[in-house]
Amino acid sequence: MGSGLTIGQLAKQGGVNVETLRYYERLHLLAPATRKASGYRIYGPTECHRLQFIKNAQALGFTLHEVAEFLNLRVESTRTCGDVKRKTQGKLAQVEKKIEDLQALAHSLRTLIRSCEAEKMTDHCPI
Amino acid sequence: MGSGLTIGQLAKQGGVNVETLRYYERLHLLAPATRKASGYRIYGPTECHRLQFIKNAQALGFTLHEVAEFLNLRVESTRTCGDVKRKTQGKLAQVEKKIEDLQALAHSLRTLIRSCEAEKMTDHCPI
DNA sequence: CTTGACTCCGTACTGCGGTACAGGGTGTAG
DNA sequence: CTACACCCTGTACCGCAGTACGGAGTCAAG
Repeated sequence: MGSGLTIGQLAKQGGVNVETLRYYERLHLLAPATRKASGYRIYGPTECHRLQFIKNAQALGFTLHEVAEFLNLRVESTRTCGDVKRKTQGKLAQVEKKIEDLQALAHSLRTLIRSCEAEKMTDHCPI
Repeated sequence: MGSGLTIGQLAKQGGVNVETLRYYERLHLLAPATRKASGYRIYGPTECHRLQFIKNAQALGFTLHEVAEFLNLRVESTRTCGDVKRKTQGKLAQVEKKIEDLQALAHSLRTLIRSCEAEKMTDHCPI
């Protein structure tokens, strides 16, 4: 057991499914460091990190394709922080717009609720 | 030609695909007001409105299933105003949670951008 | 040595939100 | 009357992000 996790151990540790890890491998997102003679996947600490990275980026609203791009940026060159920044700014703009729209929607819903209270309206939902 | 759009006209006007309109009909989201003798769908202004509603709600991150719920609120709303209110409050809570999540996301993205500016190098992208 | 949990690979399926035919019928302009 | 664009139904397919499953091999405890 010295060093290296099996796929099941990494899955449990990362809170994902075993199948998901194999799926990520098919997408070239996360490959085991090595294999045992039996063919069993063995993941090192780098891979655990990488899985964490994937999960975090995904939680931030990036698609797996975008995550792959991020990971490739890191692999390709040392100086591409500007690229990451540019992409992230794009995402941020999207997110900010969505927040605005949702706030407008929330406002409409509150209005709707108030007019329900006023027992007047029937069919003018202002979305 | 007096009043009423064919499916192709509504599609163009609403910026969607003809197939998408038929798909919405299968989901009981948007049905034509009537049909010609030939079977051609004829959509009235109410349906145009409804399509707009669907598109807007969808752009705000609601699934088509949720959109259907909204639309049902409107249909039922002639009588059961208390019900409408309750459901709308539920939706509002959802929307508010979504806003919170997105704000957290935006915050993370801004942090990421700032640390990119701090030129920490690619290796420690803190996603 | 056997049992049971774990792993392998490949393929198929899920739900979502459409999109793309195929094989017909319709509507209208020239 | 003939083109040609449009419409009908039905079914199959797409990408995404997984999830499930079958049949076989492997590992560790008892």
